[in-house]
Amino acid sequence: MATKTEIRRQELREKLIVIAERTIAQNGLSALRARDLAAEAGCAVGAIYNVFGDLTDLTLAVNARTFHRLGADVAEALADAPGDPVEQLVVMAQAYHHFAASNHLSWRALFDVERPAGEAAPDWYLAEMGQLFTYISDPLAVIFPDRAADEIALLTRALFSSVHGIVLLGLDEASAGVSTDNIDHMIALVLRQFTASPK
Amino acid sequence: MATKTEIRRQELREKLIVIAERTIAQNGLSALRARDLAAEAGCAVGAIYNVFGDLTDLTLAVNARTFHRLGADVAEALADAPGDPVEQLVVMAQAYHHFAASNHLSWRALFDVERPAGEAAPDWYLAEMGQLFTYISDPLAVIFPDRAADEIALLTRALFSSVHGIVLLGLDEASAGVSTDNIDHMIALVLRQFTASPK
DNA sequence: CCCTATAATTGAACTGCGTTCATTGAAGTG
DNA sequence: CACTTCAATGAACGCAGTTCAATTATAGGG
Repeated sequence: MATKTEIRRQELREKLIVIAERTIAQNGLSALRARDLAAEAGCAVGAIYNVFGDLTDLTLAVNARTFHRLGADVAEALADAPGDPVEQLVVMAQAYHHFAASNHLSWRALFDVERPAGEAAPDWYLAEMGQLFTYISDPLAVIFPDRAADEIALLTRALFSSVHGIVLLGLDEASAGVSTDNIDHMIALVLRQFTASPK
Repeated sequence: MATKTEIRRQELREKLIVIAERTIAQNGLSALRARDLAAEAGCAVGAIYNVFGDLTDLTLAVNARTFHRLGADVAEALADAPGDPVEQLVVMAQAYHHFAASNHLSWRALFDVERPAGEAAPDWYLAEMGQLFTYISDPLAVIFPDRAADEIALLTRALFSSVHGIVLLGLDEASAGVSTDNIDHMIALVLRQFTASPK
């Protein structure tokens, strides 16, 4: 069997992911170039294509790791959070914000990667997203005990999207003028106000 | 005085914007190619660069029009809306959603255009954005009469960002499974809940 | 009206990119 | 060791945006 080859490929694969991860984190997705990658990894450009279908596949591998780190950060924040479900939501949302701020270019790459139109998202993406959604829907179910599961699901998506929008536009320097503190304020404002008067 | 030349340039400029607008609307920003543009406009590729600095400049010209149409749609919805400020917010947000859904690729181009890092957004962008923000802050000031102007400004930005996030992720087919109706529901849910218990 | 200086237009050529594939070289087998 | 098979290589390809030397048009003065 091809053990020798398999091992070499696995090592190259890992090395490429690490290099790409660093490149994206430091200079953004647009700085990812096949020739630079090959030069730094000490391999031929063609070797990249023995291990990944194309550069988008490599980017997706990096994104899987980024998304996993993001999920871990949110989970850790939740673990350290008080028992109050509203506070749990605020703490998690701010953890999301802080991850995005501290890993801006890597976080952007999650959404900027070229996705073939009409193709489903990869499994790991859906799984990781589902985990995040669970973190949100659990406190929500406590806050709104009378709502049906499908309503909770809609609330969950709405709140996640809202926080994502606040972070996205807040970190976008083009529209400028939003400080980190203000972003945290906006998040807390929306979540507290949203969960204020359960009916 | 270069009248003949000026007129010709102005006509070419207009023609290129119209072609680019249609190309982006039909096939997305990534389908915008200098050679295709020149072929369709009946000019040399170099002529594009006599009239626009580069393709990004042309895209920005298209985006200015898209943003203006968006603003007009929201304004029209507001004009037809009832007097209740909460309903005004809902109607405007849903108008934003419907514009994004009906002009998906043009709307995406507003955010997907390559922006040189650390450079301020163009004036027309800030002006149009300011107008949208005014549409939101006016009803908010009625709903929360006791809040200071800077608090209203933060609320305005928070609500705009939230609605934007809901529309952005809702229209993104990769994360799939959100119908137009559900997006409208989420928008109404967030806005109504947010404005439910002024304290 | 023509001639010339100046300016605008042109499109072939340049650059930089992702990707491919004929060639070269290594690995495994009898 | 010979031979077959499969992997690695990097020069070459295709396709973009952009440039600039050569060409063509414009405008003003004789």
